[in-house]
Amino acid sequence: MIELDRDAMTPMYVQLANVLRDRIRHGQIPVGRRLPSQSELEAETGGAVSRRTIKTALEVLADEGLVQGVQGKGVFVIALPANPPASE
Amino acid sequence: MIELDRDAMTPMYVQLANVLRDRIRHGQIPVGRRLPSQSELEAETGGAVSRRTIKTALEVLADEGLVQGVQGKGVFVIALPANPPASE
Amino acid sequence: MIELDRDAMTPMYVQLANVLRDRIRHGQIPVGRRLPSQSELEAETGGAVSRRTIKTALEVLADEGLVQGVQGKGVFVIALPANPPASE
Amino acid sequence: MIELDRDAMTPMYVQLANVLRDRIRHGQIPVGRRLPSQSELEAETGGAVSRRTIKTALEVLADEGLVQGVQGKGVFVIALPANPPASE
DNA sequence: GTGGTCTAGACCACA
DNA sequence: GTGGTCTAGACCACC
Repeated sequence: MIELDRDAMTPMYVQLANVLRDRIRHGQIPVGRRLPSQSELEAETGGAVSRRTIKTALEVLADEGLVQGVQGKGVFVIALPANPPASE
Repeated sequence: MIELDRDAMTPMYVQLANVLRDRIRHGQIPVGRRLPSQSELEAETGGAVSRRTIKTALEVLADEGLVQGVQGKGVFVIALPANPPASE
Repeated sequence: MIELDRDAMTPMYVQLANVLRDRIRHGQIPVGRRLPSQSELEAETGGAVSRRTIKTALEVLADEGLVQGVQGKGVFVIALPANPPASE
Repeated sequence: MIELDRDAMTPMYVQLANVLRDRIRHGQIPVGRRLPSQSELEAETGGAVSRRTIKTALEVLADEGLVQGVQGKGVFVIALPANPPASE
């Protein structure tokens, strides 16, 4: 289950991207593996976000070079995130 | 045994085509010889792919001019692959 | 139903070829149409002939240029027979 | 409406490819335009062929370099066919 | 909505 | 047995 806060300052798609990025960082979805499908993510969030929002979140991760979509197969992890923007 | 990864980014039929192309390249199946039959390939993959998908893989190799199907006989190697996509 | 006479002088495959040639001549199977499949012919003859014999009959018609097999589709009429060797 | 003959010698997917190639040749679908979608083609043929078979027909045209599929958009004409198999 | 991937069967001629 | 044809579905990302 993915918990998102509709009333938070952070946009839903950023929240979702953050959740997925963390999963990737912590190896819950290793490089080369598929992310949950858009439908699965929609279900995992309890329908809190639309498919359009999910797509936006995935675009964020794609822009970061972390994931890549493949027609008919799914969205795949292709790299680990850089160090978390932690205590710099 | 042929190991395919259903959850990989690469479509199953491309994975299978890659495996067979390598076998041809390395002379494990010389020019003029028959490939394993579609049923045998289905078994070799542990039933990971259907015959239709196997056919798609063979179509890839046929499009590359490497193999050719003969009615009631099998699929035969008719040429060696061009140089592997070099690691230059 | 196709009636063949096992005890006739004429070989079974010739008898069968004759039956089929007549059907073609009389337009029961027009040019461009498919003949009954080998299995269907086997059934039509009540199992009186083996598939090998059926194939031989079809080869006769193919040699006469009347029919042509197509992989995965069937055997097709491609021409009408010449005048029957009647009262020459 | 697209008329296909299930019982013809020519495979259904070849018949369909021929129809579409003619449409392209005669400018009914100009270069750069989209072909009817796979679902539309399924309907145009009166459901005579499955989507998989339609795809096979489109693969034929793609192999000839006439069309190209675009994800989520459709299949587009990218070139005119070479001279028709002349009646010389 | 679109095309791309994949399944699990069927029937066919041919060897 | 073999490969070639075809079906009637499914799920996926993408638009």
